[in-house]
Amino acid sequence: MDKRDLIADVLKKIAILLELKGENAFKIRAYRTGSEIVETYSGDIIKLALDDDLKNIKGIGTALAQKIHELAATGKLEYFENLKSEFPQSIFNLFNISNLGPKKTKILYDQLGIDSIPKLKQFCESGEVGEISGFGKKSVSKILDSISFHEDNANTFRSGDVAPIAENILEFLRSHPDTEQATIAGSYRRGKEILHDLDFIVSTKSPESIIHSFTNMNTVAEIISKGSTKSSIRLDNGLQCDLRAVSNAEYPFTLNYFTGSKGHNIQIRALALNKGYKLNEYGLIPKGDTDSSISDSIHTESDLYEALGLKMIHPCLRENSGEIEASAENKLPKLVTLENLRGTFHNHTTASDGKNTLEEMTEAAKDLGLQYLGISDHSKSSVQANGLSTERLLAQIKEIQSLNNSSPNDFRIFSGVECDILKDGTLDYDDEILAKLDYCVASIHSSFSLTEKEMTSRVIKAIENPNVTMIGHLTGRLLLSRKPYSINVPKVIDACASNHTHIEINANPRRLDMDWRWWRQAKDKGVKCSINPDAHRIEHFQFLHFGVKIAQKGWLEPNDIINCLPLNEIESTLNKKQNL
DNA sequence: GCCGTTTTCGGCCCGACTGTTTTCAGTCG
Repeated sequence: MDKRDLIADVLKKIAILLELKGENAFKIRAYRTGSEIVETYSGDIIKLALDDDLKNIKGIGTALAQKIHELAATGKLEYFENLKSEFPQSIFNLFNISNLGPKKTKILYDQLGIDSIPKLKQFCESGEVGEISGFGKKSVSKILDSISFHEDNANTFRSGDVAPIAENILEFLRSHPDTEQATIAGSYRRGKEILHDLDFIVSTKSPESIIHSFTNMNTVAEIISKGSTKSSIRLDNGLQCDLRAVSNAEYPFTLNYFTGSKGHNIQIRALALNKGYKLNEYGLIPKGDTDSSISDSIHTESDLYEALGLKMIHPCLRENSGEIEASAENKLPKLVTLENLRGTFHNHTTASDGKNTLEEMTEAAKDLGLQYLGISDHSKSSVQANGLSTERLLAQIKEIQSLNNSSPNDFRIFSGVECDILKDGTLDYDDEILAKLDYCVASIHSSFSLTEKEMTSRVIKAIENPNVTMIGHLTGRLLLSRKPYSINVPKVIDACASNHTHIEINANPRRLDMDWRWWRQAKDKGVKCSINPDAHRIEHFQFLHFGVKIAQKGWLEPNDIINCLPLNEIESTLNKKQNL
């Protein structure tokens, strides 16, 4: 953890402990805000802290400036150490359990001494929690559900969270003088949204030297195993990392074997057997002839697939879901790439809860080489997100018009909104207001607990509105922290197909929603996709990278994705529904 | 805690939902 992360983490933990103590809510918010500022400040905040020059940053006052300075200078904070000593360390984990906030956590801690998830589970099951005033049967059952969800996801990581760590280690391995080739295999390479570990493959003439360096990285918390060509470590964040060091000749086979998935590997090995070969992670060997090998003619994965009579299969497709058959018949999709994207929808500005202004977002989109940018701030019911009143929305439309008028013709801002779908399926603005917009992303931000039937018809009602262009984050899931709400996805897909309504891939790595497992079905029905970063600041445009991976896992091609359309074609697509 | 200022302290986002309780507190977004 670097210094900036450490400071942000300490401030966040102070907020949690102050909540437990029942401190003033605004004081708590000040620490949370402070933590976010440290995390995201675009400048050398450590230097500012050391120079005692933080006071000009809005949100950092005298007290926080002093504490951040102490942390930057010494790596510690006396105030936090004192606060921390009042509670057991394990209590932070209780804040990962949904339906349990600071007040209830404090009651459980005070009355039953519950300070960890195992204790919480024990006291829920014994019935003691249910006897406390304010806790009833349903509360206990909800807490147990949350614990069980939390347990099921132990030792799992969101790919988006792991990506910077993974790329750092890869860079470290690639810069090693004995490394010839290096890459990350496993589920990370397949573009999975949730990971259990990272698999690194290196080709080298000196495997011991690579493994020595790998196991001595400064982020290693534990060496699980260490041999001459293979090692496993656990990082200080709990993530397990495996390394295989092989020769250049073995590299494509090792890479292929450790990219998996298991089902994919089983299938292609069977295919190899049928052709008279044995395939393992070291080579492709003619059966019954251990001395000879055809491996010499195979230098890449593409060569390997070709030797088996297949076209190269993109790693994202290797889930044993028809990709081998499609490859054999030369019917693999020509997958979308990041370079195919021409614009993006579902982006926020400071008008609602974004951190960058309309102008800053526009410049950032231009810098990325995009041809258009859709702005969709929150609607009025999302009070917590500073949703736009009708008047503010109309004013934003004018502001965008004037920016467009002053901008060259090869870039365009589209006026949209992320409109709340209310509990009864109606939308948050009247139709005549929505009709003034270029497009509308309709999303759910409230009433998550409806039955599947209610939720499905609620969303379908929105889909049937002629002003709704696309549905945002369809299931509302937050990976590893909140389950999707009950909704019949196939019915929604059908409704989108018959109402010419698109579905987004929300590319925020915490969401990645709609899930890649549904996209082939959507594609078959003719439903188009929009890959959206749900950007709340300019850096979030990078989320598009994760969205593209999900689209690839869903077998999507540029033709399936509306924001691959060039500027001169996108507008008619956005208007298509109203003109039907 | 921070901010803005009528410079010494009041305002700081707030409504929906849920479960529990019987009028409301806690959680969530």
